[in-house]
Amino acid sequence: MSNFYITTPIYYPSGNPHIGHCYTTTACDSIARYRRMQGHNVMFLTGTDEHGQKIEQKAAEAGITPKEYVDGIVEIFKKLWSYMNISYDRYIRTTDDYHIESVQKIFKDLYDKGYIYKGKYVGKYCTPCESFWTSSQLKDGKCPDCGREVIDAEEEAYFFKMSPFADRLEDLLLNTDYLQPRTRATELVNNFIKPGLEDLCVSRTSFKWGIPVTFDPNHVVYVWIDALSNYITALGYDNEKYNDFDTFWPADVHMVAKDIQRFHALIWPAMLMALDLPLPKHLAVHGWITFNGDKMSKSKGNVVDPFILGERYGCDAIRYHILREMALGADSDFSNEILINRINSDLANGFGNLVSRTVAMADKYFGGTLPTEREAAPIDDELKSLATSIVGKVDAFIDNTQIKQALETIFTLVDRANKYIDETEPWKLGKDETKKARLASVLYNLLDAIRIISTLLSPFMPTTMPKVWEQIGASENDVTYGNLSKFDVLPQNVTVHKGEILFPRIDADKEIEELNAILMANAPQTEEEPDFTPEEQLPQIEFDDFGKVDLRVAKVLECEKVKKSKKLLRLQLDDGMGGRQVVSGIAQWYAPEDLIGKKVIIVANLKPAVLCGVESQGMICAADLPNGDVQVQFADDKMPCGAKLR
RNA sequence: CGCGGGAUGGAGCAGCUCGGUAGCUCGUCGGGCUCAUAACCCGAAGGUCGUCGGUUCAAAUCCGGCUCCCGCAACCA
Repeated sequence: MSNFYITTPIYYPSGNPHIGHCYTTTACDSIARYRRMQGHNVMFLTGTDEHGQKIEQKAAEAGITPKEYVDGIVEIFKKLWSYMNISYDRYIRTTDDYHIESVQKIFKDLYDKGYIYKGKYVGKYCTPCESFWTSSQLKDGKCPDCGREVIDAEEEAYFFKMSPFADRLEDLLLNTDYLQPRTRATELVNNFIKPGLEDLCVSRTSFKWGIPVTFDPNHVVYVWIDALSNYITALGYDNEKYNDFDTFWPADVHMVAKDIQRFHALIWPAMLMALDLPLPKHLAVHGWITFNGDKMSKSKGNVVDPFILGERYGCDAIRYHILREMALGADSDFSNEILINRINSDLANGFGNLVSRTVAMADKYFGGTLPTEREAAPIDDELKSLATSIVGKVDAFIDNTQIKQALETIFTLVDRANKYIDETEPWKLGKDETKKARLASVLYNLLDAIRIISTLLSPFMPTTMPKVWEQIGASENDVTYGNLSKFDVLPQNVTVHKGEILFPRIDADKEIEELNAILMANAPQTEEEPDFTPEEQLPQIEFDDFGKVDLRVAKVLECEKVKKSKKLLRLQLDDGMGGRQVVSGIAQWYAPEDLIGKKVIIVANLKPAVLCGVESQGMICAADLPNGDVQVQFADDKMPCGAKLR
């Protein structure tokens, strides 16, 4: 029996879990269950990453301690995992004592080895944002977050040396199968390794909610070393709580979404290299679940609530849908239509109906228990050979973390079995007393095929498959991995039990309407940000200071997107003073034709800057909306171009 | 010329490494069947495989130019 270690990322509990968290966790759960079924000794780890400034702030807003805050959210995560029938073996919280102890040792160890050194975060500090920026991060010398002035400042900080590992990292990404899929390997190498890896800031003094650095208590360990090392501390690395490190490390699969690929592809291996530990075997990267083509975000109100969906269709239907829809690497679109179509066509019409009609016939023609007389026919062989050969194909897909393909493969047997019913026409056999033996053979073959299908599906839909086994009269000993390559496993005189409908067919139109209504109703609640706190007022200024700002009315004459930029629009303005060109980062919110002909307020005497190679002579006044959107302040059309505001 | 991926019947995808009848799922239409969750089975329509050019007896598949999309990086004055 070999060991198998699989992990999800540890999630950041700054808000409630959503369908995206569900995907990674469900995918890992399915693989973990499949491996267990195969007989592996499995360790499946998930958890939460509970430190950091954002948690500290959220807790402060709620008037509770950070620990109290994360305790509450962690409870919701765990409730969801129990609801989704997630079989994790261990749940790590970065606030657990043993993890804290290990991280402190790891930090010290890296320091002693010379990979961590104390340095200065030289940089620019934006007081309102309480953030440090490197000069390369600044936008034209100002804070990239808020655009305000920054001051020279230095913060003491510890750094982790990345550069010693550049060559090994490049090799890992380009010449091994560490990254799955490999498509973004060159991208990572070109963007981060080739320009030279920057040392990583691994401590902070600007907030307190973190693991203290033992030998320098002003510092707390910043996210990287704290969060990433969970994969080994949870096994007992550098702590006494567990003792599984030698058994399970290196990990077989770390599964992550593409937004944190970078950290798992570069920083984590570098840390392990520095610690002189073996590297994980695979990093499986999947895309995002988009909603009707849009990235999910709370402000858009399109966050899919797994609890609501699970309640309506059952957690296995949700599990099946996200696993079946998502290909490794690519994004997959989620919409109510796609979900319902999938449930109806695959689960209700395909598999559920197959079970239902088979069991119903056994019940109708034989009172539930098959007689043992048999009469085989050549047509049976095709079904049997497909049924017994399918496990090999599924194994291969699971080895490569290709869950979607694995499910597709299993469903080829569902289709074949449905076709077999048409070919053998058991309802005709049932009317002919001399064909009972043949009928028994047909139904038995169907039941045994369903036995194979349901066993193969059980890692993916662990809640429903036991119900299937009950219906087809399969015992625990029948539905083993070893029996997947055999036929004639169920007892010849098997007894079926008609049961509830496994996956009820959904009335698509009606359901979509209701779901949309729920989504609407939830939107205001989900939008946790209506408690819009306006930005803090800036320090008072003198009238003279205000007088330095030259605000003018200007009319947009031309407008076009700046090539190769996502956010920038280039506007040609009539400012009443000969015209000028301004670049503005509003392309996400305004199409060029929305602006042409409109009058806007500009800051006319702002020092010109070059953005994406285009010169901008001023800026357009716009308001930041609570949901992160931006709205341009249009001026009354009657105002003449060039008019000065004061 | 920052880096990478992609463009295939109405939708979503496979095929492209190793050139040779363009395949799958859903949808549409027609037929069959009636055991079953108005489910199942069969058949049909529908594609000049983004565009232009090249190599070849032969290109979705190889080579080059172009257009458009999507990621990453950058960028929100």
